Order: sequence, then C-alpha cells, then structure tokens
Amino acid sequence: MKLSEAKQQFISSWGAFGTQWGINRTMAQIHALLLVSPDPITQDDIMEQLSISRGNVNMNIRDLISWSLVERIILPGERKEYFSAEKDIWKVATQIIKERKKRELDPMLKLLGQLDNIDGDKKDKETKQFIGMIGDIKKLGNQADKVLDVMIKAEENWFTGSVLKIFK
Amino acid sequence: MKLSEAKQQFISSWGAFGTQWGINRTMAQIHALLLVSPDPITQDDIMEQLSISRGNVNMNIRDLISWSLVERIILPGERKEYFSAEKDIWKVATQIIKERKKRELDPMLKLLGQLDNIDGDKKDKETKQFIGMIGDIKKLGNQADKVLDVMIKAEENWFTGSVLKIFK
DNA sequence: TTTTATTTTCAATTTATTTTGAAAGTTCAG
DNA sequence: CTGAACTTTCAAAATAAATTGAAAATAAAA
Repeated sequence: MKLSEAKQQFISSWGAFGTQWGINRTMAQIHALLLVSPDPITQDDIMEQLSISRGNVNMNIRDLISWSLVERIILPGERKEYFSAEKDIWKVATQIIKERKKRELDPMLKLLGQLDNIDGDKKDKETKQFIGMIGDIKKLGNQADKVLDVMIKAEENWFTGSVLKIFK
Repeated sequence: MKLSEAKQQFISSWGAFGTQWGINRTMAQIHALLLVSPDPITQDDIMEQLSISRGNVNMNIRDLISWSLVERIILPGERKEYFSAEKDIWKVATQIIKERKKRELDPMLKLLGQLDNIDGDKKDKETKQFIGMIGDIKKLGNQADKVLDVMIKAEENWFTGSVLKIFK
C-alpha cells in the first residue's frame, strides 16, 4: 500500500471515528493529518490536503488548540503560522480524557448533586426509584472520576507502563 | 425540589449529555425516562411524557433494545407492549462499553492493522512518522481493549468492588 | 374471516450542524 | 504611515441528522 493512500484512509477513517464520539469530522481529520505530519504545516497545507475552506481550517484549528492537542508555531523569519500536533499518543489520550472530564463529567456530577433533594413522600415508588437511580449514577460518576484522575496523573505511559499492570 | 421538576431536568440533561457522546438526544432521553420509571411503560406513555411522535419513539426504542439497555415486555392479557430499562447502572455501563468496543474500537483496530504495510523508503521522514504513529495508536487501542475487557468481565460492581481498588 | 388495536416503516419535512467565502481585522516590513 | 501578507469572523448556504405522521404491516379478538 502506498503512503498517500494509507494516509488518506487513515484521515478519512479517523474523521468517521470522531463523529461517533461527538467530534466534528473535520476537526478529527485535521488532527489526524497533523498527527502523521512530522513537521509543522500551514493553514494552506491543510486546506489543500483536505480540500476545505480557510475559515473551516481556522475554526477547527482553534478548537484543537483549546483542547491542547495542537500548537501554533511561529518560525523566525516566516510570516505564516505553522501548526503541529502533540505526537505522544499517551499525552493525547490523557489530554482528551482531562478535557472531556472537565467539560462533561464534572458538570454532570454537579447536576446530579442538585437532584437528590426531592420533596414529598420518600416511600412513594416513583420517588424512591428516582432518588435511588440518581444516587447510583452519582456513585458511578464519582468512581469514573477517580479512575480517570489516576490515569491523568500517571507519569509513565499507562498503556505500556506499570499503573495498569493489573490488567495483565 | 419537586419530583416532576427534578425528573424533567434529569431527562433533559441526560439528553444533552448524550449528544456530546454521539448519542441521539431523544434516545438518551427515552433511556433516562425508563431509568427513573419503576414499572414498565408503553410507547404512548413515552410519546406523552417527552412530547415526541410515535415513529420517533419506535425507532429509538428499537435502538435501545439493540444496545440491550431496554427490553420489550408483554403483560399477559394486555394488547400493548411495555418497555423497561436495565436498572443496575453497573450493568448499563458495562453494556455500553461492550457495545461501543464492538462497534467502534474493534473496527478501528482492524483498520489500523491494514495500514502498517507501507511500500517505499522506510527511512523517509513522512513514512517513518506515519508507520510510527499508526503503531502507537494500535498499541493504545490494544491496551484500551484489554482494560475494557477486564471491566466487562468483572463480576462485581467495578465502581465499588475490588477490581479497581488499585485506584484507591 | 373480518374487524380492531397496535407496531413498523419511510418519504417528506423540520431542525441542527457544518462549511463556505468574502469582508473586516491584524501584523509587520519597508 | 502604507500596503501586502496573513488571520479571523460570521451571515448565508450547504449538508447532515432527527422527526413527523400517515400508510402499510402485523397480530390479536371477535
């Protein structure tokens, strides 16, 4: 298989994969392109390689930067900006976990915390089920929170390192 | 806070939460409604409580059933079908992990397996970066695969049980 | 069998999201 | 300062996804 072909397939599949996880297809594709680009590239490179507009590249790059997955690079003597992705895939995973946790899990736990103070008959079947379910989801969320924190804080690569030795 | 109010907020937030994870808002809302309903309910109940059409309920319920999160219940002597969600939140989480792994991680690993046989100069910078990155993602994916398998197979509730004692 | 209740399907519509591209904004060399 | 190079913004257009609702299919009752 030729490199150009494999690269194309990787980018396209990564985009499709992303959409299943609530990530904009183009953002995932730009990330994929940057992941396999050894050197920083420009907005124009991305526009050309993915056949997308300047505005689209600009917005999605900004998004990727807000996730700390991509950085803006100014080369001395060059007018154009270059972009480069974090290449350590463990750091990438960690960073995504960290951000999703902050943006989604934390607010969800906050919400659940507000929902357990229900007026009325605690012996009512509906009320009991509701309070019980909210409590269970909260427990699950808190445990996930702890697990993810350990993963985020692990110094070494948890996908080869010692933290997850328990998983054989 | 009144039950009806809390329930409404839970359903609505669960829907919003779902969309961030690539899950249809309505499907997540139906699931939320079923989670807090102690007894099985009908399509008409769902239509009424969420103000959505019959076709919509039908399709999303089918989807939830395909995820093994909801089951169809036929009450003897009743013409209508009833629906009930799995209430053990640990089983729910496990089931979702299992399904997403099967539907998404497995195909992704399959794809990556096809992309590492690149023709041409293995010393070329682009080629090296591509092969290295694909290999790294594959390693990460395989490790995630193992971790998730352990979670899926754990007998006890992993969010309170012994498997994750390592996470303090 | 025929009628009636209920579920399923799916083309058409609505709604939500993404993308474009040109204008406005910014930066910097001369 | 001025103008060229480059980046950002955002309203409008395009695309994608979800929803409706009525007709068709199915299943149970009469």
